[in-house]
Amino acid sequence: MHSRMDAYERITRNVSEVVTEDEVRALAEQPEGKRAYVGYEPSGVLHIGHMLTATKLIDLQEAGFEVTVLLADVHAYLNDKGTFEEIRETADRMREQFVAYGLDEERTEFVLGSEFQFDREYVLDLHALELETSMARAERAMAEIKSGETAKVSQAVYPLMQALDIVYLDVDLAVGGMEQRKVHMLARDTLPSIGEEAPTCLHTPLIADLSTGVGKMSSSAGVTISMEDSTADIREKVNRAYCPPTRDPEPDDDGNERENPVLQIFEYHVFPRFEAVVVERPEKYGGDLTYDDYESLAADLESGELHPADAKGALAAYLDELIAPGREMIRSE
RNA sequence: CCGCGCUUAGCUCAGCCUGGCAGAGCAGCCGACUGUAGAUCGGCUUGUCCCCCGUUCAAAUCGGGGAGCGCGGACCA
Repeated sequence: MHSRMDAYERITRNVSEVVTEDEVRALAEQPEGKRAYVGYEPSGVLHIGHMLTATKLIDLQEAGFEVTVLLADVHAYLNDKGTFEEIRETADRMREQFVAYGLDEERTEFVLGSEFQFDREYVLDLHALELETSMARAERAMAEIKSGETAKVSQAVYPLMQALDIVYLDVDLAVGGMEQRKVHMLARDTLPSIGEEAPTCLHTPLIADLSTGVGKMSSSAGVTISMEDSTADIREKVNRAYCPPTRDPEPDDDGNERENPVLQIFEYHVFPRFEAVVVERPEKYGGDLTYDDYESLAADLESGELHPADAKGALAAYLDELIAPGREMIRSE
């Protein structure tokens, strides 16, 4: 496959931020056996946001990393996502869906937060971090993550636990979407004050809202693409997506920056998982097209050689293929 | 513990003073135009007016009780 890709390149492709580059280069020297992790609040169905960081984990596994997926039941509880019972029920299903998506079961360790986050030592370290952190800082770190509009005390504890998780899971690299960056920066600032190392972090981009291209895609049902979508659902959602024939759309009338979500999904979801992309196209528009990499597809969309409608057809087909194993698992339950 | 404010469509809110068919903007949906979407036109939908009791021919609106959320104050032994 991509076996000739150099480790650093593999580790950092498609990320929007590396903290710090030197630290990641050091890890890339000897990637075999290095440990990386992502934490997820358990939710019943894997959606395209989860899949984006999962794709990065697959990259890391191919580079030789051991991967830990934290099913963050305690975090979900602290973030007001339900009772422990409800949250734990979904954690198991989520684990299966990650494997169905393509995480190597042999090289992936799934850990439930509650397995270690109540240990006496952990809790004492947590209190030490609380002592080092202002409410304002914790609140800022949670701005992009918290549910509800009023910050709860539990939500101030939340990012500090994320910092400690990095220590207790003994990972070399913390991975997350860009919405996690303030939490990770908080971890880098405060962990040294309790005698721990500042963690190295990798942040993936966020896919823009499918229908407008503005901001980040909501994960609520019907708005995102998830493993419970049927082939027809995916076709319809992709077809309704905002997709001007350019990779760099103009800001909207309110001045908000816009992305092209169709291209983003090709870049971050499809090309990392497929050798080549075939765009099926009726003869009257010129017949099928084949792309080996994202750049050539984006360039063709930009030039007009590839029409958005044809791009969408191909996107829906490849996304469907990525989702199909997880979907079948969900349906057979 | 005390005081103040808020609660009406998916969202932001108007309406309440002075009772009389529950509204606007946005979102959403449907068509037209584009070989996608968006933009632009044209059309359409949306309700436990937080809950209970009372007054009234008639209550989102008035009176009483309660809940949730927010804000402020007090206490500083």
